[in-house]
Amino acid sequence: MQTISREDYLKAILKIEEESGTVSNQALVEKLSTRPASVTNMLHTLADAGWVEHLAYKGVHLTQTGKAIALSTLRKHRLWEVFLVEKLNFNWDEVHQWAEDLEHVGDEELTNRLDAFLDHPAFDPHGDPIPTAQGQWSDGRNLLPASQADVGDRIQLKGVVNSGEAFLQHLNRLGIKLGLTLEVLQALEFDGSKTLKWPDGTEASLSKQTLQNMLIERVEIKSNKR
Amino acid sequence: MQTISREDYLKAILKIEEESGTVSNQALVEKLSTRPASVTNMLHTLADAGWVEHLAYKGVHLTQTGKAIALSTLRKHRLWEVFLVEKLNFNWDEVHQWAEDLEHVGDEELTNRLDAFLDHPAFDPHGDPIPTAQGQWSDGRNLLPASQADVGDRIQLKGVVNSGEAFLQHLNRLGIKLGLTLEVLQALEFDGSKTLKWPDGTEASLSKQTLQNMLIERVEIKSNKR
DNA sequence: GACATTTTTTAGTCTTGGCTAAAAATAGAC
DNA sequence: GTCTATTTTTAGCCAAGACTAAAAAATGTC
Repeated sequence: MQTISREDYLKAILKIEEESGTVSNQALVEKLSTRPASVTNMLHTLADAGWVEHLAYKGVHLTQTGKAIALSTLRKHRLWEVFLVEKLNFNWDEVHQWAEDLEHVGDEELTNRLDAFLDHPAFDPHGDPIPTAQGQWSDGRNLLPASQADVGDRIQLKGVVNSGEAFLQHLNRLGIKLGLTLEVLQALEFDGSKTLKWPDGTEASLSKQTLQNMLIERVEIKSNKR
Repeated sequence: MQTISREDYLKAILKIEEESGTVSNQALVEKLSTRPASVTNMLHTLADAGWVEHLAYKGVHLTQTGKAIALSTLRKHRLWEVFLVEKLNFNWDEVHQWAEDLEHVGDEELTNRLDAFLDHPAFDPHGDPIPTAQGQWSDGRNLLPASQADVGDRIQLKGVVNSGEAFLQHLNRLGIKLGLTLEVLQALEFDGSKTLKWPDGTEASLSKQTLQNMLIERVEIKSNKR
């Protein structure tokens, strides 16, 4: 049985809290692919540890301590992902599971040394911001989903909404990776798809679904648009 | 409760098998600081997995599979130790416990990439040989304990018998690390201690105990001795 | 070769996190 | 506001690896 650590629960609660404000057991069941009873159980454990406040039937939220632990774990996870991609040459779709294990190894000291060794990266291989040792993680950037880009824009991929293996591999097959700049040639109103042009001149059409999961920055906005 | 993994048991069995041929439960109890009942329990588990052959009251030994897993785990452990020392700048006395955790992360692929990243090191930070991906670990060297060095020898530290934290820190305080070359100035018959000379000219006397735990190579043998 | 000592095993529990099934509480529909 | 559907909790159990205490086997001594 693959067990889910207390820290994994904290990370999940943190993410759900950010996405949707309120954290239901159901949401945790889905995010962690587990069972309702397991969630209730773990929430008791976390509450006993003082890491969350839990009101039965009313949801859960992180305490200061809980949030600090969640951010620290996220920091470790993302730093290890950088290590795996930058140093061991894994692809961005291959690193999540190993990082899930690595994040439970080492203390703050080890993490800070890893951070220094990696030259204090600000973002992980999926473009997600890496919290600092002080638990700050303001993502200064203002990214938008590629689905909101206009015809004529030149856009650069800076992150993904969904960093599941399947989606990342889909991007791999399309030759899309972080930092790639694309030009929006055409937008189809009826299905939300867009035709994009690669730096090498090839063109392809991406579905609305795919575009919504790509977080981009506009690098150049077509001049005749405001 | 700090739990000992199946792989940790295999590593311990491997080491005891090499040191003393036959592996008693008692030896495992000591090596792993656990209880007799826990050992018996685990040996059943390992036997069921086909990793050891266990005859009640008669001792245990590794199967082919068990030995391969033990060597693979040892390889991971030692490679991670190299990483922690070479890349994250930890001291040799600080890395064992983290490596104990890291060795359980990743598969053969990850290990091989780590190996390549580290430039295929042959020895870990304590001078212990690192098994290859094929499970070979012939230590070509013929090291001897410093207690056997003669007056006039110039000796180079290549390994340690005991890589416990306390002993390594003792060596740290003496300014002794792997690769250091020392000259044997004097040997006291009655307590086995020796006076050694550092490259910087300072001298100090080491106890028999300490010398026995230092594995050295003679780099120059005093000419007037055979 | 009998007796005492040491080693190993058995029996029975604990802990953490997981599960299913059923009960209880909440929320949604009319 | 009652009734149904959904969500959450409770109750009871599983599995791994650990532990203690007691029984059984092996070893060593004379």
